Amino acid sequence: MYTRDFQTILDGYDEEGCVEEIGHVSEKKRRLSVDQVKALEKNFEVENKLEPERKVKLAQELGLQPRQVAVWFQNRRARYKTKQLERDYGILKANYDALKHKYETLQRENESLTNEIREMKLKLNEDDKTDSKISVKEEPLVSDTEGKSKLDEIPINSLAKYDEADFEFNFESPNGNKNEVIGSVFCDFKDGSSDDSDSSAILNEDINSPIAAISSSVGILHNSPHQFLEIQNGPNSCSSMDMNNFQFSESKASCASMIGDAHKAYQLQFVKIEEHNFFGEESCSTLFSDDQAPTLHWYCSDEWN
DNA sequence: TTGTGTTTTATTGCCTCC
DNA sequence: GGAGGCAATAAAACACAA
Repeated sequence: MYTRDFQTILDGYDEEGCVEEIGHVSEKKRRLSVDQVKALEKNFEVENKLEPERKVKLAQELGLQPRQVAVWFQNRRARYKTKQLERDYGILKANYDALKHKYETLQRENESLTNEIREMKLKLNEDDKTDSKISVKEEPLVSDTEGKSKLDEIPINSLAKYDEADFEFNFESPNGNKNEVIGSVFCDFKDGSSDDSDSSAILNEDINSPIAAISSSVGILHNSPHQFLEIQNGPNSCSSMDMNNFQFSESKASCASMIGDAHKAYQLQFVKIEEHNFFGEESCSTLFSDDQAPTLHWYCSDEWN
């Protein structure tokens, strides 16, 4: 590298005024003219790197030293890089801001739903306390000794599905998606032969026969001290009764009282029970009546009545 | 006019490639 | 080892408000 003075002498600045005469070096740093800059910009757009031949040619055309052209390209590349970084940063920041906004929206939504669940649980606990005052002699359906709410006690893996007997009932979500499991029943039943000390059972774990399954469901429907399930009467209740297949797919029993008002839309659907003719000609609406005791007394323990 | 911030031109030192 | 690129920096030129 040359010193500035020596470089200036070597460059031999022209009419732009850097070297006014040999031996008298101007200390002034001259800016390039507008036309020179325009020409350089044009060349830079074509190719931002400068081959030696092009450098010399351009320098001759613009009346500059090759070194000046090289320096200009060098600085121009640096400016371009800075601008490019700023653009990239702007894009990334915009993306980040959009994602952040979305995240915050979801977080607020999440908090709102969490609060809603908390309120519903509180309400459910209050309802339970009221119920327990009214029905004095009834056993607790779910162990509530630790003060947990019913929702806490409902095990996810107790989906009311009884595969072996082709018996299943599901909670159908409001959007009608039958594959979406939104809840399950923790069953309290007594089949008359079971040990009284262990009166609760999870349907898909503890029931060994379709008959037990049915009796279990009836037990839930009629004997739940917590009104764990409430089956509707009326036209929607067991509107389709094929006793040979026990096809309950059209009957939808409301679980309104189970998990509070917000869950009223969740409905219990008896999908199918095949190959078992348990009920003869008996009406399903009678079976699931709130007012009447179950007529399937031959499946029910005395405590159910 | 002057102080200050920005832009442009140029230098320096280091690195890579051939 | 020389040429050329790049990052960092110096310094002149420029813009502009007070």
